[in-house]
Amino acid sequence: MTKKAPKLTKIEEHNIAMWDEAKISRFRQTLLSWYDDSKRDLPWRHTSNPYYIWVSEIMLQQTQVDTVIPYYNRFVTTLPTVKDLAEASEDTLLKLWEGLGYYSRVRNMKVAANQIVAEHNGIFPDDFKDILSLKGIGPYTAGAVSSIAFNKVQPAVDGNVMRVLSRLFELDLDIGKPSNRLVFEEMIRILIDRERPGDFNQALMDLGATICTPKNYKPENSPVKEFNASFLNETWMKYPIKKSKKKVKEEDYIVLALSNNKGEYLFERRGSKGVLAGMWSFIMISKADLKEDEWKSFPSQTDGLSEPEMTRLYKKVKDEYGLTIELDNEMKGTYTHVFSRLKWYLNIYKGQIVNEHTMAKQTSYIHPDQFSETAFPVPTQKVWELINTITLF
DNA sequence: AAGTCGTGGTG
DNA sequence: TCACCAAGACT
Repeated sequence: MTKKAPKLTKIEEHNIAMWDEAKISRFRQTLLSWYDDSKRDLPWRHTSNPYYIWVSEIMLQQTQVDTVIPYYNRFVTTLPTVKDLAEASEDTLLKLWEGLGYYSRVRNMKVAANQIVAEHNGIFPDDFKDILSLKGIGPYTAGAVSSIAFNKVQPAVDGNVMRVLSRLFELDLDIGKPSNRLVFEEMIRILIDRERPGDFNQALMDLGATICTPKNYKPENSPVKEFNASFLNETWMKYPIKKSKKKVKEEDYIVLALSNNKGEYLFERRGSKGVLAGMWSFIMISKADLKEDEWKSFPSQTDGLSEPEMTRLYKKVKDEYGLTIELDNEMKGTYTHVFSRLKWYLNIYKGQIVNEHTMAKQTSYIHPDQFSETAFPVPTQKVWELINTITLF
């Protein structure tokens, strides 16, 4: 008989010193009583409706609590049920999401709402695998909704939890590496409170957000400092381990705020891929495309346009948009928009549409009176604000 | 697996 | 100013 080698758990693989049952029990009690005393009063903590919990969790992805609160309140008031969400138009949804960023989140929510209507009779599913199969719901959100709304014993490992565990156990694991998330999940499956899994998960996140913070971390203030190996061993400055990110790419654009004789402005719907996919923007022309080949790789950022560049600009607008335009001589101003890994230097011009031929791109004229009915990403809003700024000389 | 996707806040 | 961060998921 050949004996199969016992399969190592990830905790064993990484030589993590997991606590014994008595210590785990004390940790749960200490953490939960701190949570009962000190938890933050948040709108989504006043409900056990899984739909509301779901909305909050999607909004909270990579987004701060203070930013989410007003969006959350408006969203659930406007769309109180899954069915309302499923029946809402994309325009309605994007308007509710306007300025929150990561717009695919709300598009995915609509897909998921349709799944719930089609496959679960409009009732939010309580089975973990069913929840995980919903569009836009990954391992974290499935665990969060399962544990918080349905009291299921499931881990919800986010950035907070990885940071907290890294410090508690002196984990030499890169928390930026996706495959390492499974190690943290395995640890939480052991540590999580069997009676109050949702509160346990939220307690770890509250701890990470308010005390076990990335910066200005003071481990002596932690309610679980006696469990904290990195505090006891004075190695807490090392944790968590995280490799630095890459530099941002920079791009220069000419932005054209073009109006017609009705006072309407021309907008273009961005392509279905890439940054701000499907969102409405003023016409943007890459400045690199206006330069002589040899200068293309040198960003000029906020310089004005030279004569030959201006000539190429007019030709490009005519060729690609079928528009004859007349620009104001002066650049109205500049605006720099910073994304996660991208930086836009926008040179903003105002102009009139003299003649319109064929429109190849997906464009729309919108009157300023109607702006409140359309969802504009922040760069579009900033450009509009800037061209309406009165400049003093 | 590594890139990509927004925005606002902070030291 | 700039780098990093915030309740991640998708490709």
